[in-house]
Amino acid sequence: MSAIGDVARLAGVAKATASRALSGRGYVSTETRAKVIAAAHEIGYVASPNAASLVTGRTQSVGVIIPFISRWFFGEVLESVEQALLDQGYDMTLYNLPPESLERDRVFDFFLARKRFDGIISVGVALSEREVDHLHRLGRPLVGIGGPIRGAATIEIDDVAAARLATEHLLSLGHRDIVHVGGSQVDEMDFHVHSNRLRGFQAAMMAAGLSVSGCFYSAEFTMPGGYERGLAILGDPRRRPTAIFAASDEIAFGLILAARELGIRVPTELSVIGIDGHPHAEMFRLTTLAQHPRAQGGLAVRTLLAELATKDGTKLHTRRESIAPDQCDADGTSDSIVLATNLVIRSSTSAPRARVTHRS
Amino acid sequence: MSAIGDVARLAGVAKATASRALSGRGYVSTETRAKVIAAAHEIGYVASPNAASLVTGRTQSVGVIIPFISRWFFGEVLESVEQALLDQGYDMTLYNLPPESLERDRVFDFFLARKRFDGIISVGVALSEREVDHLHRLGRPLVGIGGPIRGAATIEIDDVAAARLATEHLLSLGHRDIVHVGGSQVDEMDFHVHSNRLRGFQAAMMAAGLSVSGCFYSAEFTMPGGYERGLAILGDPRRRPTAIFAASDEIAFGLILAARELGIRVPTELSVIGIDGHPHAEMFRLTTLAQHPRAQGGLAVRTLLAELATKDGTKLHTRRESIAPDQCDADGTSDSIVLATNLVIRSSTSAPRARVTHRS
DNA sequence: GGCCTTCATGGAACCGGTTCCATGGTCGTC
DNA sequence: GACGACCATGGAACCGGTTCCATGAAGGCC
Repeated sequence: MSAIGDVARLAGVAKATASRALSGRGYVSTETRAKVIAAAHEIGYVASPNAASLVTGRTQSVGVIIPFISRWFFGEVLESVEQALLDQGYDMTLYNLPPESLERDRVFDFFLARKRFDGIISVGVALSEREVDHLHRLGRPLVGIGGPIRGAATIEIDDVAAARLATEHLLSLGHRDIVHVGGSQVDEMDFHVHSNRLRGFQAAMMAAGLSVSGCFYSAEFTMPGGYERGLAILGDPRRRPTAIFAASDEIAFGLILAARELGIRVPTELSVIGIDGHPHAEMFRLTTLAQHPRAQGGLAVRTLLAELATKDGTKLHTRRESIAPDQCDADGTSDSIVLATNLVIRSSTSAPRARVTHRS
Repeated sequence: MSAIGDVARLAGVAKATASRALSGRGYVSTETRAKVIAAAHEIGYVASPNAASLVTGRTQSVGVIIPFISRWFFGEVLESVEQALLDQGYDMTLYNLPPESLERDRVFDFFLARKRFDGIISVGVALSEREVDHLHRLGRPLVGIGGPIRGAATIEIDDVAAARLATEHLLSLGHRDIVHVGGSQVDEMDFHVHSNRLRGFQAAMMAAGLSVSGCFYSAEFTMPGGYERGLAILGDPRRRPTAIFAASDEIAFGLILAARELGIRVPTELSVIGIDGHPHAEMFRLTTLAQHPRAQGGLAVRTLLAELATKDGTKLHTRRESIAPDQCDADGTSDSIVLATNLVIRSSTSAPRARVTHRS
């Protein structure tokens, strides 16, 4: 269609001048700039980012790696990241890498190696040292959400503390017979979320002088996952706890539905607390420890773009042989930002009904 | 890092030969190809798609426009589209455009005009004639999911028929007092899904000789949306229908929860049917008309890539002045593919209990 | 008035590939 | 033996921008 040469010709200037006028870099007189802009507007000129990135090394686009799209937390993060990037004129290229994905190596060795983006945001995907090195070698900054990545800035919540707080809420209501339903360590693709929440639970229980043996059940991180597990746990009246701490709101919803199905009243006969702050929590009147995925997404974008701005001088496709490892750390960018969670009390939790405890 | 010139030098051939060897186009002897590939491998060469697309006009990437990410249907479509594109070596660039988005013009005039992709998939976003023209002028094929776009191939289900089938299922069980809970026409960003489903419902009712006045309630397209509406509709025993046809499974879930809350038994006292085939339907034992978003996504990608293959000869950044409108239609690509839905009967529907009908 | 600095602009190289065109060698055929 | 078809390769132009460098004009200062 129309190239910058056409604009230059129409405005009666050289390509170089047209480029300066449009990009705002370098010296251009006010009138010339106006002429060029008018000419560009007239023929509907839109710059080709390909051509520009070929020489500048900047692509104005960011790659996002994420294991799920339809799960609430990830969907929210994705929406906020996309929004924030769009605001800044960046494109977002999405790589969906489910935990058991076979594509993983291909994405790293082929797609990411193509250097199509200025930076990468990795959401809930723990990267191996090799993978981080790979990205570093490409000179592309990396920001993680949801857990620490060695040598990269990370936005996260304190899962141990959140789980401890949730458990302490139940303890403070007087519960002693508490069970934790969370994700299994086996398919713990996303950092150590599952085990951290378990650890927080155990820490709180042990601090209260309670045993934690037999108090953990794993479930799929979904509403049906919680439902199935709930039917199993609550089915036997003699082993029924007075409260359950669910590792996610969706699990908690499933547990509540299971309880209702079995005729167990929430919170009178069973208290349930979750972690997330899912919008459906209101409907289920679920007490939960709210985290804020949209804030995490927005912050990740700001962090990444700030890092890019720092590098601004350095052409990204610089030819230096390699970046010294210590130089990366010297950036001061490898620290992690911990975002707050807050307890939202609704009516799925209350003091336990006075009754004989069936469990030891 | 390493450019194709380095590879050529190492292999002892010209850039042109190296390019041919690596891309597989044109004549190269077997030994030369082997030498080049070995050299490329040795220095870890990865082609720059930017440079390539500059001359070929192909970017090996596809833009996806979608109004929501976290709603089930859209999330599923997204996952399947991304997967299918990845398989074919394409990148996916995502534009999330909520219905009321102010970014819309910016996305079309700035982001999409940058010509960073070979084609576009629009999911549940009705494009204005201007917008379609815009894309056509760029010479980029367009495939829609979820409703007809003038002058572009579209993958969709027959919403009218699906709604009719769902309603007929209730009618065939003996229900006469049926209500439809669906999306409002007002915020009907996504094509005519809402009104089509309403029309299907009305057609079935009228074919059975039933009145449809006062039989429609709007709700947000979510579980809480259905829940709120359910409490309102079912709260008044004298006006309570014997069956509800929900425009989506998530609405249906909300309705079922509202019914349970009010002590109304499903399906004995109230039948509920939805449209979607949501994975949670099993848990709610919801009878539903299943559509298959992953199939829609996969098919959209195949359709788009096929269109791209057709154009293969024509360089995408061709300089012809403009494409004749009739030539677009002559492509034969503007027909729409209608995918089947299927009725999945579970236990949220049954014959109505014999009782006096309170409504007229 | 001469010199240095700052601003404005044009020419040309360059980013990293692809592709057109020209050259030359091989082989088959009449 | 000459001619044409086909294969293999190299040189160079090109895609559409950005940026370096050179040139020249205008203004400030001694």
